[in-house]
Amino acid sequence: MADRARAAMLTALLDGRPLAAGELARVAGVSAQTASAHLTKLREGGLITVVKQGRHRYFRLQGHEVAQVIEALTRISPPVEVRSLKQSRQAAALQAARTCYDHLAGRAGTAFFAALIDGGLIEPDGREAYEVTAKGEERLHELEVDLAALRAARRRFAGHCLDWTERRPHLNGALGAALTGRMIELGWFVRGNTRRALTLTGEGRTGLQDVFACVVP
Amino acid sequence: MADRARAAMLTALLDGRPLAAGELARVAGVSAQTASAHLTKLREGGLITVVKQGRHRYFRLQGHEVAQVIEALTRISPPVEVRSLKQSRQAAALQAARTCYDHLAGRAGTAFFAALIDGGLIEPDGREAYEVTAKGEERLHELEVDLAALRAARRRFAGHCLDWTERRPHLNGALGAALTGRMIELGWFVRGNTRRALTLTGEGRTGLQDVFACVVP
DNA sequence: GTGATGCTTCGACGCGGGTCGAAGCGTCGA
DNA sequence: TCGACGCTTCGACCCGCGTCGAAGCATCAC
Repeated sequence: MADRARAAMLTALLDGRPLAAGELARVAGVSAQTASAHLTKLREGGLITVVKQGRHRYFRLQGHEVAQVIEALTRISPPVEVRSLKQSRQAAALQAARTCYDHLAGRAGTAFFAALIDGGLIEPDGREAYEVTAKGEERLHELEVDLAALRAARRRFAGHCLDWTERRPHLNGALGAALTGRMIELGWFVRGNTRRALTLTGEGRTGLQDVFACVVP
Repeated sequence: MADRARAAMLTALLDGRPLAAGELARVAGVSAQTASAHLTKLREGGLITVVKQGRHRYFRLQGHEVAQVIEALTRISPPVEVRSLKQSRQAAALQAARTCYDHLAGRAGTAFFAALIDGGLIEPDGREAYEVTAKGEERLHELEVDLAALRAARRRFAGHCLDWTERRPHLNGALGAALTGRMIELGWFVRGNTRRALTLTGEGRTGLQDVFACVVP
């Protein structure tokens, strides 16, 4: 993971969406051959998996544990110096709302998580995980989130991970991913042109306020 | 962190105790000159700090965030293949009880944490941290743990980190470190000859049972 | 003072690995 | 069937960096 190109690839994969080899070569700024070599190494190291689809090969992170390592590394890495106005805007957008692997993060993510706790919709079970309360069941049913299916999934139901910009936790796990997906479906968030970036829409702001009593700063 | 020698050094520092440059050279299996070069790099990278003491230079991890990265990396690293009976015994000992940076981990660590939660001595505040309950205040006072001093410390009071052998959380932060230190003082645990290893004593077993209703498997 | 110890700096060596050009292989569309 | 496209494999280059010997600089013991 210590190589510049590989680090760029892993960061690009951090939002959970699978990317093709060519795309990864582009974000890493290396040739296709070089990228192929790097991807082989990452795959042998168990950091990424690959699925063939036609003449494309799509790569994604092996699991949330890998994502956690990358987030943890980001936390202790020296901040990227901002060079241009565009970079500055991008950084600000990412700080406001973004995906972390496949769930909501940034200011919106931590605010949403705090609202879920404060509103008594989920509660910690003392074992690093969270459970949905009766009140939460009801509220999420309104949002057409299928909790039974999420619980049946092999994946961890709900946990949190520390947000590297906000230094506060946000929701992850199957529940975090499902809620994030649903909110995007509802048009509460739209994906930005920058990778991982999300933008909170007007409907999203009122929706979060009405349904979750969540005010995003 | 990707270099073998540096990784060995960082792992050796994971129990929080500062080590001298020569000691680190020994655990990494390199010469003093090479170790010096590595330590310079780690220092420039902000991963470790150094304090001079006479003709010795003691190194320690920069903070708990660095320790978290190392633990996270350990979690996704391929398990070290066991070669000898000695290694196997060491691994078993570490799995039973060890220090993680400066607090209790392993089976004993996760059992202790669960007992604190189940006994209502601490409770999560929903923000990734924990507070001591009134009942907990009382119990810890009996153990002569100075909570006021811990709260005054600049360090985070109490949190958890995921145990990489047990896959369950254990207590960290100022409270985790203080409790661990106190239990060692009381002779509940003794430091093993292997780095980071702790051994649960007979008094420790009864003490944990009596004071915390904690049964270590 | 003198010598020993702990650590760093300097210099030189050599290997590992990241890099890309060229070629090969499978897939898709016409 | 043919060419375009996406990706991998092979081969060669070469820079970077981990390594240690030798020397230098502190500190400690006597």
